[in-house]
Amino acid sequence: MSGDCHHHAEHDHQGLGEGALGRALDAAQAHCAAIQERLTPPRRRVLQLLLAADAPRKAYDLIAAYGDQGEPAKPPTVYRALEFLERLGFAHRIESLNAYVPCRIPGAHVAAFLICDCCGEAAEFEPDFGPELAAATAAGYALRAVTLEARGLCAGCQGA
Amino acid sequence: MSGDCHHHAEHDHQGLGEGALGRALDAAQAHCAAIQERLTPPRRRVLQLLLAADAPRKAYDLIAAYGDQGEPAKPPTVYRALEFLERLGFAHRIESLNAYVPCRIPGAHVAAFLICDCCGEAAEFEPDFGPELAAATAAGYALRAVTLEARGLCAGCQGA
DNA sequence: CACTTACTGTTATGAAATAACATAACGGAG
DNA sequence: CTCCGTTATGTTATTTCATAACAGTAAGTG
Repeated sequence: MSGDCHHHAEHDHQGLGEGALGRALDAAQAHCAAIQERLTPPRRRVLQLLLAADAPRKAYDLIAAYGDQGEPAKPPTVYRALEFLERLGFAHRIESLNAYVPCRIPGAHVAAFLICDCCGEAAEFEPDFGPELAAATAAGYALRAVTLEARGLCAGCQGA
Repeated sequence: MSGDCHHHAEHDHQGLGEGALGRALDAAQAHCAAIQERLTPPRRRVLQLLLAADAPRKAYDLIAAYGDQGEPAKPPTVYRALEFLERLGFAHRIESLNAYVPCRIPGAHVAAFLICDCCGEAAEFEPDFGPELAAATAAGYALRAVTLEARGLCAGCQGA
């Protein structure tokens, strides 16, 4: 699946630094409070780990990175937090990678990704589902969720 | 993930019967011969299992169903066959289900699915990726593969 | 406070996929 | 036809991904 060049998400650094990270977490906490949901410590911790990353993170990476002194979390702790974060739209699961990213387009109602097979970056974009919606409607389907993941090489990895 | 009604892919029976199945397998074999690929016994067997099914099949279902007298296959046998079938376009993996279907639109170059969360049917359709392609190009991406999976309720399951 | 509901901690297990290496079948070059 | 590289298979074991089940804790409500 992965490409042959050895970049690792350098040309994009989506991962938030100290300050921005704290502000993002606080904003998430405020948003939760506003809608009567709780951004509890494990949930906040997992969101923090996602926001700090430059690329999609595997569940077991999060599990390993969870503790402050290197002690891992138990799998359900992280999976439950991820489920919550997805439900609230703070995170997305990338099916073709078995990995998770924080939501980078808070307003969007559907998420889609451009995934670089070389450096691992996953750029979220808001898709135009006009044609697909039409196809679904024609087939009599009532849609609930859509997964769109496009794989290839990002601009930075094409020359390599 | 699955819905609450208890249909199980009845209103569609995509699974091929005896005759059609044999013809489809022979056609696949002929196609392979024409392009210098080999539809060997394990590959043919897995394709047969996929073609006979009414819904996406999990790899371990195929493993269990593989033998004639109920003896299972070893996992690599089936995974390797699936890899081959995907490579040649005879089968598709549905990421959001961890499951596989035979290709129902032989000509198409990309596959997309409408998946019913109730009855489990996965209807393949040929998507119009105009907008997404534009987005990818704008971002400088060179695309290699696209996954599109739309989930909801099929016409037959909506009243239920 | 008593009660309900949501969340967390923990143990264990289940499901999905692949690594690694040995053996066998095919297909061309000589 | 026979040697040999390539492709495919068989087999064992392991790794990776995800959830079931249940006990305990914290928060919100009457």
